[in-house]
Amino acid sequence: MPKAFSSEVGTGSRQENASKKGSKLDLFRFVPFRLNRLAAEASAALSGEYQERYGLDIPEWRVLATLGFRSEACSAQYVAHCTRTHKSTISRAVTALLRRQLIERVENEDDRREYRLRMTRKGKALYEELIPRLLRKEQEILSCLSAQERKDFALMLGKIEKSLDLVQTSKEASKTAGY
Amino acid sequence: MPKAFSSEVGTGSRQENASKKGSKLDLFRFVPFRLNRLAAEASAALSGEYQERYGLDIPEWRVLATLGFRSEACSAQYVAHCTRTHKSTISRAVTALLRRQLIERVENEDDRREYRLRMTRKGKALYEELIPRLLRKEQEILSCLSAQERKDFALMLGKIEKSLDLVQTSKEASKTAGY
DNA sequence: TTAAGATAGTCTCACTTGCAACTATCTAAA
DNA sequence: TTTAGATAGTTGCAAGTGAGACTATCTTAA
Repeated sequence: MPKAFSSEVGTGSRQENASKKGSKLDLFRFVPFRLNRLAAEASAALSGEYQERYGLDIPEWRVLATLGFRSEACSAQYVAHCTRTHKSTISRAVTALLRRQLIERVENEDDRREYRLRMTRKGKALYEELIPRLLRKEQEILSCLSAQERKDFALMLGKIEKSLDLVQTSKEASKTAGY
Repeated sequence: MPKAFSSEVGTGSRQENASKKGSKLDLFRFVPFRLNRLAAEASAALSGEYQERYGLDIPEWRVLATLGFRSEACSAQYVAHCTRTHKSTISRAVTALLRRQLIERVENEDDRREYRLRMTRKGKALYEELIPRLLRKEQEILSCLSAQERKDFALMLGKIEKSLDLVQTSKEASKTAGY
């Protein structure tokens, strides 16, 4: 048995850790770090569903999620905007999904640079099968919170998203830079 | 001016989007997706400080944060555990920090497989300069929440972390698998 | 002692992804 | 028109990272 790591880190309050030279930073209380870890862990928890079970990676799953939620077909660019994923990543995901015949694309008569994407019957079937599993997983992850807490949590996420300028607005197209 | 993307996505309630065939999933209401986006956005907001200003990447910053918070020197393995970062990633970060003379390492007499890492004077100076900037950024990000909300938010993050088995405990060493 | 298994740290390989260049197309202004 | 600039989508390239092999060392039990 190896010696256990002490649980010292993360137990002191930030105030206690102020020294003459300056304040210290406890990673375990630092929200950006916690968000990173949490996101990674949540992704890992979900990947069992879409990755192992259906052979989808995250970008592919995001494309399906966007197409599945919308009623009409939409462009790759739109998917990239919605999911905040780089267009080259979306392009590769689209190629993979086309190859597996989970989605199809039709030329846009109005603008021949872009294609309209939509799920095939096969893609829809996979989507219908996958969604409930993912929603269940999400509920599992949130099962530690009461109904009220979940509501509050979602509300606060929304506020932070807004403050980070993440909210989807109709003005979205004007701030494309950096996606 | 390009036509703006509609803001349709993310505005409907999940109930409204249930069809005969099954429920849909709104990415904008799906917590794992939101956490991913939020984490990416928060990281980007911080990277201006440690990346552009001090030439540190995330793993390097995590090593410094761990060493800076602890009073005694500690091993690379310990840093990997604390930060939930793969040991090979930490190894590379340590190499880079050694080269820049921001940290130094001394042999551990008790166990010559591992090294004790600690910040140099130069590393401490950088740390002392960087920390307040990062804490300020964190506060900026959270500025949209009231004091009570921040407290609640931290509490809920803690609950979810716990439910995802992320909490740092003295038993930590026994569940190394998967890092 | 000796041997088997565990652990710390490094390194190679493969994979993912962002960046930026590129083609084709559209838009707007001269 | 014509031309300059913007945009959709694809692709090559480079950087970052996890998996796992590998070396050196430690531990434990025969």
